Amino acid sequence: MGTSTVKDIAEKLNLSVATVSRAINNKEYVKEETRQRVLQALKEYNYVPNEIARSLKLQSTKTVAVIVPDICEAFFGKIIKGIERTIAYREYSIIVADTDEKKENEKRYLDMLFQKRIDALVFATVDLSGDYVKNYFSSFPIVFIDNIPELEDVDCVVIDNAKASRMAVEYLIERGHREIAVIIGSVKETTGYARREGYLDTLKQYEIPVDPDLIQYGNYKEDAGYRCMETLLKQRKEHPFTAVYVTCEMMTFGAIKAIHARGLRIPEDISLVGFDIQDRAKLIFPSITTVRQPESVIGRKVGELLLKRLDEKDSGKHTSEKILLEPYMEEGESVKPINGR
Amino acid sequence: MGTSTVKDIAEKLNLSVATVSRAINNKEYVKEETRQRVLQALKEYNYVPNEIARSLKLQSTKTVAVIVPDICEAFFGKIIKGIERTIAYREYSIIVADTDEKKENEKRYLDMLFQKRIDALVFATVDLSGDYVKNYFSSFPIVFIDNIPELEDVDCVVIDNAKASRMAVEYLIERGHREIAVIIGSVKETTGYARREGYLDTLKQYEIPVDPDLIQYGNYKEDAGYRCMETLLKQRKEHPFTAVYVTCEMMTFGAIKAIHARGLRIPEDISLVGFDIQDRAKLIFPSITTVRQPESVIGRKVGELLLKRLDEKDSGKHTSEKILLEPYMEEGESVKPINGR
DNA sequence: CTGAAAGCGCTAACAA
DNA sequence: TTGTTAGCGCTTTCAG
Repeated sequence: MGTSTVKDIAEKLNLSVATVSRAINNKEYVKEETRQRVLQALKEYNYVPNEIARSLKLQSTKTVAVIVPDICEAFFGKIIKGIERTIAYREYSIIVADTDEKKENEKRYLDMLFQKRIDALVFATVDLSGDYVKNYFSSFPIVFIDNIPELEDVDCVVIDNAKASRMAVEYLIERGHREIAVIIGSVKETTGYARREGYLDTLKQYEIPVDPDLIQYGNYKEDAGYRCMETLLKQRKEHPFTAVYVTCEMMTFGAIKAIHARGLRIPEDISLVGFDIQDRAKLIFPSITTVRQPESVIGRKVGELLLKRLDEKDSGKHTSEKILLEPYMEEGESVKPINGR
Repeated sequence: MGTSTVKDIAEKLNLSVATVSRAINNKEYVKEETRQRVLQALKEYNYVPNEIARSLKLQSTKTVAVIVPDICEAFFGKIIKGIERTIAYREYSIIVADTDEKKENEKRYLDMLFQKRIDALVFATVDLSGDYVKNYFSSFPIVFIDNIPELEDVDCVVIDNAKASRMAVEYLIERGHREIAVIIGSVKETTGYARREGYLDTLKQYEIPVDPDLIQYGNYKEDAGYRCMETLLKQRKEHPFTAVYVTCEMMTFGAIKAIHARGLRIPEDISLVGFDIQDRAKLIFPSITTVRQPESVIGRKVGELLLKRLDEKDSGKHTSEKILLEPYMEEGESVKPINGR
């Protein structure tokens, strides 16, 4: 399927390229008859616009990039789908980059994408300093998801992480739990910090004293979840707890394994609330009660914000937007109610 | 971070754009001293090449597209990562498109990507006729994965699906099973057809008679797996079986649910071998014995083939390559050995 | 070794 | 309403 150019068409029709271009782009000032002749010829000579040439001229590539730490996580997959669905009608397409959770790769991609002159970026960064990305703030609009770097005035779409913790902890408290352990990611990341705040606030609200030893910190990986849980289990005599709330997916898995490794059962011996657990097949046993994020909504909101920024393009400054979405609980069988005490 | 152009640099240095361009691209015929001055200036004036302009001139965008039915399936995610890793050093980047398993979307993307003048395509199609995609055969190299359309001379990287079935069935036979049911996707797709052949061949080899009623066909979705399993279970009196082999991921999940719904247990009542089951967290109980595909190897092979085709670019015709990779078994606890009969 | 100039395919003043 | 022309930023003959 070779293709022809505007010039080819113009020659065949004895028109100028300008007229053909106008006809193609449905611009004004083209006689209806001429337009029809052009449209006809486009088909006949198998014309497909060269988006590259157009990009060069218009200084816009109609391309949005999405950088994520791991494309295999369904969480990001769903968000990407949501974005795609939202911006597709405007003819934007998406370049996906997978950083493997590495800062070096973030840099590499940022440079590469700028060279490709993307129109906008959606960024789930692992570099909370934002040191490198801020070089690009003036180059194209950027919307952050998942983690927000410690920078002023950034656009982002995230869930209310404090609220997520509040929901999880209240869920447990309502079922009679008062000694609640928690496993948290780095408080240097927003996802870690806010989730801890929510936990602490809720305990305070219910006048439950905080035992610092019941708060364990990991690095979001499964191993860390395992180790944190082990620590909790070892010190359980001195620092008893009836339930544990794990604030991210992989650490939840690790924690569960650690519990099983000790020969303990969920929820009989320990109740557990997880985070971001997606059990498509409902095959995990026992099924996990978990905090969930509305991925498709996140995707849609990101898409909408993107389009807004794209339209504002150099039409002056704007204030940054922080869009907070609601997390929700998905109930499984991993929490056992405690009757009184 | 505004950027400057070749022209800007040339002016600052009182050179011609040609010389600057040569220096940038490490071409010959540039005095070493001049080159150094240019390189210096690039930094100073924050020059970043405009890949769009270069693409237009060079008629190559350094971009490879990957079209998959569902980006959320880890299977595709891993392949994409593998491709990415393999072609990144050559400065290619990847555009990912998610068709939601819909032919219309395949068309839409194919058109869009051609407009963007991608250099090559990796395609996991759901349209086995290949009717539409073949229009693009002359436009850019295409490597098929997962499913192969019924067309002559296509490049593809897939596992040996017949062998996959052979491994699964032999695994069962070696453990004493002789009455083995099977749930298969559409035989109009290569993944369905070849997997059935492997099943049939293996039975023949072991001189086990084939009971056609033990072969059920679905459409790759979870529902279908459920229904197929129900059918098998209903007719179990007349068509007994001790094990079932399900030939794709989602249908495996469906089948398991159907078994549980009947109050039967795996593997006590029925042994099961699945396909493509990825249980990252090892939380599925019982763990499933499954056929697996080496996703990263697939990705790497695809990447290598891609580079090869890209290098051949209009250096004449080539023959198509069909790269067959080895599947492997991942052992779980879903198969119970039967002792004699 | 360097520069002038053409041109990749397209859009958009400006002129006619 | 249509055509002429410049130019987006770059690479690459071809002359010097």
